[in-house]
Amino acid sequence: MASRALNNAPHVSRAKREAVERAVRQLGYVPNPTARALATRQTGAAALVVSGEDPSIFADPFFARVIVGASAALDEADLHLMLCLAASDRGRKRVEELLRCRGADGVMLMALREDDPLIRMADEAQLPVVFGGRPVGPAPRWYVDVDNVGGAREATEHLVSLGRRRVAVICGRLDTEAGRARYRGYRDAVLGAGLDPFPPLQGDFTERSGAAAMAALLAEHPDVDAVFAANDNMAAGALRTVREAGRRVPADVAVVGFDDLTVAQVADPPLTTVHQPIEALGREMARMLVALVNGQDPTPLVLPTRLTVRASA
Amino acid sequence: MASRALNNAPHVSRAKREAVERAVRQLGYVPNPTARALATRQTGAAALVVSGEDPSIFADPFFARVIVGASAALDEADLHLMLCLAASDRGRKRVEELLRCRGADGVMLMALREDDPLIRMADEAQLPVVFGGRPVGPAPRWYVDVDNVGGAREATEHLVSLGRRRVAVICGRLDTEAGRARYRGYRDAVLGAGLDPFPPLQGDFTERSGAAAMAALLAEHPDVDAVFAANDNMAAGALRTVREAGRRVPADVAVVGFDDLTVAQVADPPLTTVHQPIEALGREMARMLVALVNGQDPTPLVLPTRLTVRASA
DNA sequence: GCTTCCAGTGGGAGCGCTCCCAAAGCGCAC
DNA sequence: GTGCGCTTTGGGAGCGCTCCCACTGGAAGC
Repeated sequence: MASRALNNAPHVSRAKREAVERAVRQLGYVPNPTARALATRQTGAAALVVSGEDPSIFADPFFARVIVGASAALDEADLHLMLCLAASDRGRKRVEELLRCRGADGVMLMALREDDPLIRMADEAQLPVVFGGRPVGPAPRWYVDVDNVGGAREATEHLVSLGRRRVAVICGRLDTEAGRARYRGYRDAVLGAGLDPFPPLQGDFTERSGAAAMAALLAEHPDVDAVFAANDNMAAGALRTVREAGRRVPADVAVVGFDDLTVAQVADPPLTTVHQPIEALGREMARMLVALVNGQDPTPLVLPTRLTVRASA
Repeated sequence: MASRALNNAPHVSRAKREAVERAVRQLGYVPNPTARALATRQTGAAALVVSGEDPSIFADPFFARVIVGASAALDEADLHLMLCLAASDRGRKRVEELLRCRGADGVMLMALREDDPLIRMADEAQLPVVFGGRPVGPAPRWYVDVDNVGGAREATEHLVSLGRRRVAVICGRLDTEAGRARYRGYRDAVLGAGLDPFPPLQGDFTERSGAAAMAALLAEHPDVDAVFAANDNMAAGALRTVREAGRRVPADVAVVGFDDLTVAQVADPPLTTVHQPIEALGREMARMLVALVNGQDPTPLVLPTRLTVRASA
């Protein structure tokens, strides 16, 4: 019957297939995706959930680029992208509902906070879940992450190789795995060079917090000659503080960031930073999810980072 | 029957309602949204389509903030957000499909290029369509926009009020309505002050194009003492060029931008710019769409802009 | 000639809801 | 007691697909 012709199933004669095609054109027939979804028990959509307590973290261009990558990969698998901002209570409720009633064929989870209830819910949900960036705690079954430890180590080693001896760190939030991993990488490199690591001075990944942390650093350790900031925003803030304090970058204080967002290129001086493949992160998350939806069992993926040297260090 | 109890319909006795609720809890019953969608002919989702030939324009934090606003408003109406990046051919095909087969209850359209085929498709589609920002050409039936003309006028008048007499402009893409409207606003203000408007020197809304345009400007009109750039990215580029040319901002050249994104705050010097309510734009688009889905007939909306004075002018 | 096989076809059942309709129950006025 | 109008209840058609099953007829094998 018609259904077979439309889905190019076998056991359909050429004549019949053409007849159906003609009829489709004449009548302007379009299949109803909802009916198909009901019959096949597949919604044809994947959800990208961005957690975090503050909706404005989503304004970080990071997520937009993840989406670009994920969207392209989902397009290839003919899946729609549902975007869920789980910042508000309302938003979280709706994500919970989505997981319970299988409102999507699979879910990508990002920016989870520590002990995020979504982790448990995802665990109980009877549908594929891919994590973007490992959450704090035990590693989930399926995730895509970037090599935060390696990137931070490389960044710090670069500072050391420049002859710097008082290499400080401005950490990101330590209730995120990325924040912790980047501190570990820094620590590894400093210890490896026989230097003393600084204690984890914590920012919250914003420009402002980077500026504040840098001010504290300069006050407590006037002899600091290098800083690894756990992301570009904080590095930009640090740059500003150093400049305002009348010191030069990189002559007096060398600064390295992490992310390689636009801000790194337009900063003054342009920021040496750890490049991470953000679109690829989104793309690989989506591909992993598609594989799961298709019944395969992919393995977790850690994408490489790469130091990009510019003027700040 | 059960359906009535679950949807709090009338004509259900208290006893029955409680019995149903108990059964639901015991069995862990969750209604199937797909089946509901098929029966009600409502998908429970709204699509946000971002057109434009380059997927990377989506990386502009502008869209992320629109999404934050739209997502919040859709949450309130219990609609899911489907995000469609219509940059690739594949993406455009899928949006077309979405429109034709009513894969969503309504669609929000943004970043349309001139003569974008989506405009016609949206017209023919039998479902509510709200435009975010007017497209070039005749105004659509339903849209939300910001007051680009008024904002540009105010920005330019500010430069004039500072005593500047050679007020140049760096336009955005003139194949977008925002680009054109902002040039009109500039032109109105300059003419109103009895000065000569500069011809529309065109950039493409990127930092790099702003820098290049500023270089051309300085070469051709060394006496320029003020610039209105049609967005912050280009203004930041202009800032860089002015600095590199050894001139001071704002002493020698005053610069005003448009958008009030993060880049305006972290620029050196911080950018005087036209603030536009981006989250509100998203929110109002979503609300307008919800109204349409509910059978109401809302009127187009133009949101006000506001000049935010910082150090650059 | 007959059976055996299989590509091709038509007919429904079923997906899990909503919504309408008819029947039942019940109070009230006559 | 009967008739009327109301709330409450159960039953089932229908949403538009997919997928299975039973059937047909022609080619191949004996």
